[in-house]
Amino acid sequence: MHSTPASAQNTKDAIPALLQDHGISPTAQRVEIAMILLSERQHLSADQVLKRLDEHGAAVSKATVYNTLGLFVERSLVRQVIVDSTKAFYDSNVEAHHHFYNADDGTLTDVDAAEVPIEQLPRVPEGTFAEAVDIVIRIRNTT
Amino acid sequence: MHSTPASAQNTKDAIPALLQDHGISPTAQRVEIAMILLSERQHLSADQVLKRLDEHGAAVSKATVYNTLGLFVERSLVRQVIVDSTKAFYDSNVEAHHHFYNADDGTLTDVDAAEVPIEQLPRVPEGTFAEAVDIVIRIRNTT
DNA sequence: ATCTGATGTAGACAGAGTCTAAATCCCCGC
DNA sequence: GCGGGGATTTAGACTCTGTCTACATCAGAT
Repeated sequence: MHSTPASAQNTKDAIPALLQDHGISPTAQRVEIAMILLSERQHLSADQVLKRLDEHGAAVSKATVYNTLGLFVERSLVRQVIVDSTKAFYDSNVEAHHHFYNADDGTLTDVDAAEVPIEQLPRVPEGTFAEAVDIVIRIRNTT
Repeated sequence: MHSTPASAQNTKDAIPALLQDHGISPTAQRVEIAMILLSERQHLSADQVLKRLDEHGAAVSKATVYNTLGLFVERSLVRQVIVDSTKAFYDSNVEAHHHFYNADDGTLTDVDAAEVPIEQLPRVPEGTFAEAVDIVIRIRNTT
């Protein structure tokens, strides 16, 4: 079993071990990116990760950020969330959960899976299997 | 109440009336786009709509296609489906339903809402209301 | 010290969608 | 029928996200 990402100790030096746990060589750039993304439960776009790296004085190239985020998703270290048709978000919480998406301000908020009990799932088409079930509750401000 | 889109008669000359029903002036371009999209239950990207217009000899500019699709969504004539982080799909079926998204070939398939019974929805955050619940079951080919 | 595969980089590139400024259309009063 | 004006359409420039390519760099094995 893997260590749990987005836990309290991730900001420290547990990151390299966490990466190795997921079969990822902990290079300097990858550790930087993981530190930023996994420091807390959050939803960041590639662009935001890039910006924060710059702010932290740890400049990493755009290509590396995209490659690394893709690698993290592939190795289940973070989860990709699709709510906007123009860019992807990366979620530091990989446990089963869903999202509120505020269409007015673009904000993403987690919804515990237990809060959306689903009795059953439909049969998938022939020759396919279900990989994930994504539920997005689109909300708007009443004001 | 509005007329039901994507019904059998939409290919004919019921389109202008349908548009007006939704508060949309039925210009030539809008009718063309509606004809293509509402001729059957389908999921098309803006790009695909543009391509089909060209094929039908009814060239409409890119800006108009985007504006029109946006207008159709706003007036509930079609529904926007977000499953791909790089482009939006427009669904001629506006009734409550969900989707299978085949991550291998990018195909979208409808899932009747009754096939995914949800017991309850979580409380939305203060000052917001739920506008829609989108469920996407991500599938892959077993082969 | 050297070789080699993995990793990182800059910058060119591609595709989706938006914006702007100018044409065109259509309806209305006259 | 004619002129005005708001709505609509248009071409093309532009922005933004993400990918690709070709080269540089790094780290471990020998």
